[in-house]
Amino acid sequence: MTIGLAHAELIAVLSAVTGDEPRVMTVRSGDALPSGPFELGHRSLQAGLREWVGDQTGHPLGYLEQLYTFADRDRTHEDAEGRTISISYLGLVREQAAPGAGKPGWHGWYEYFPWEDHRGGRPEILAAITRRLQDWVASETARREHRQRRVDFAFGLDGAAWNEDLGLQRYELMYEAGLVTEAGCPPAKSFGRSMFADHRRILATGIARLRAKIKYRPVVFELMPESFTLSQLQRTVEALAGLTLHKPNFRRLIDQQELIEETGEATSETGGRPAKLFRYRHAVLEERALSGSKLPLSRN
Amino acid sequence: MTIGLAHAELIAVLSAVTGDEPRVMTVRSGDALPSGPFELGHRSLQAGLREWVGDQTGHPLGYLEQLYTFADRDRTHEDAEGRTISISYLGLVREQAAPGAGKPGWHGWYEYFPWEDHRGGRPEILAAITRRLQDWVASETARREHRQRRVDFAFGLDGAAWNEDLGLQRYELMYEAGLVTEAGCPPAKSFGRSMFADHRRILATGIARLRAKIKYRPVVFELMPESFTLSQLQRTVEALAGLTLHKPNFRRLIDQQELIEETGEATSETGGRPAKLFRYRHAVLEERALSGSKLPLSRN
DNA sequence: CCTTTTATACTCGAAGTGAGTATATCCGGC
DNA sequence: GCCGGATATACTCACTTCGAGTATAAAAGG
Repeated sequence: MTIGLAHAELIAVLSAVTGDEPRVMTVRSGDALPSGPFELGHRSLQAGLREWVGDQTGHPLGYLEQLYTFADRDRTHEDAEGRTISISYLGLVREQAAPGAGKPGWHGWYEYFPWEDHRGGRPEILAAITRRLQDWVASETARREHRQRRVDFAFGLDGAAWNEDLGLQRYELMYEAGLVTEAGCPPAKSFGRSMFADHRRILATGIARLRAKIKYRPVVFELMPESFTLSQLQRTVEALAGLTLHKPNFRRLIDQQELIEETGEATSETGGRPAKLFRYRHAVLEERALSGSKLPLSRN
Repeated sequence: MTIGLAHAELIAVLSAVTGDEPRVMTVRSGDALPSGPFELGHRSLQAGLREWVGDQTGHPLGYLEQLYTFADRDRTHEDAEGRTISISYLGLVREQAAPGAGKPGWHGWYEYFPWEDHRGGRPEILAAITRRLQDWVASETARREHRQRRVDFAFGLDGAAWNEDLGLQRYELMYEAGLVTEAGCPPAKSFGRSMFADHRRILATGIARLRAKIKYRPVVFELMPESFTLSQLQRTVEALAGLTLHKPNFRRLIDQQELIEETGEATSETGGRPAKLFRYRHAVLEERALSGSKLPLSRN
């Protein structure tokens, strides 16, 4: 049994939320995600990336999770024999340690995906996108219905509701339909800021994963400072999901999960009535997972 | 920027359900998962694996999804410079095309994880396992409480309910506690059949992923024959989850999802009243994902 | 024909969820 | 000092979902 030889590379989607805006760490003025070789000295992939991020950015990395491994033919390294295998990771950085809005290297998610931010209602750009997608659907003869269903489902058309988790499917549809420059579309007719190679697709993968994850695991707290108000927490979740949430219900949800506790202090920096400060209950909850069982169990 | 050189290998967790028993495709008489080199000629990882599985097993592969990429130091290939990167995949094979219970290569999941099958109630082996885990908890002084919480949570002790999704956590705890031969435990004091290198851990990853997935995506149907009865469907889900389900509620769940339709025929092979046969509604549902939104949305 | 076995259908109460409304406490201006 | 704006916090209600139990239907076999 022979083993294929390949180049191994790590790519990181590092996110933080500052000023109610979700941001991603980039290089080349926002054109690429940070990446580097997988050094042989590392104990594991995870450890390798953690070390490397620490060196490169100076930010301590909280949560870290593997995203996906890509090895498509078009990823072949130019001057080398063999191909490149890219292993991508999602990492979360605390707001405290993260740089401010203006700092270099960090760019807002929605610069690359303006159609994903629904906090101010359905973005206007979606009208133009769905019009172009309809043309693309109409241009197909054989499997037109299938295309139509995919578009309707992903973009919340024809009765379907907008689902914030489907960011990757939306990007992939737009790629297929030739609406992004990465797919060869001229910049004037494309949507959102593009990135080097398939980095924008990897970013979409990271965003989709994080949006799905905040619903069943308490990862938001990896993005929060030590103490925070409930409104701050809600606005952070809203920034990530690209949606506005119902305030009373959000608070009910948070407190029935018993994920946080009052610090005893309050802040009046918010304008109106002072808000109580809370902290995440690290100790108790390291192993917590919402049961979320959708199977009809029987207890015998 | 240099790129690290590495050996690339694909490892597959191929599962089927035959005779109400979940099975995995193995090599070396059940001691290892099938694996092979990542050939340079393939278009992508996915395509590479699909082709390779077809050649090796003769079974057409339905569903295929990437599981995880491993590259720990202990995975280094003996005779080679550099290390091995193992990219693992989860694949589902239809019962029809799958071999019967006796055929070589296929082994039951619960041979490797006897504590994971709760269809006949809590397995007796769990008593011995938790006893040994309690010793392990007690042997720690500093972070004992943390260990205790991890064990209680993963194994459904001290008020916590058994959660079938936590199979990987359970295996990892048992590994840490030295209860499996892969961790150096003598066979007489270990639990479950072991596998080569970290293959059993990869199998646990696949099982956990599949158990979680059946709750929010209709992947079970990838394991069913063209037409099936509701009881058959339920027993397949039960086999995967390692749990018994409440029949009336299972049927209600299935039919409110509108995932299946009657074929018009019935079968009386089941003993009692003849059961209606159903088929999966492929066409309509290729893009379906249960919304499962746990965020308190507001609709403005 | 009656019992056993499996399939299918209906009901009920508890819990969860979406949505709206009411009260509390600060700030700043008059 | 009082009042309106702004934000925080608390409560209520209807509707849906979900776990659990019960009842009826249709076959096979003695």
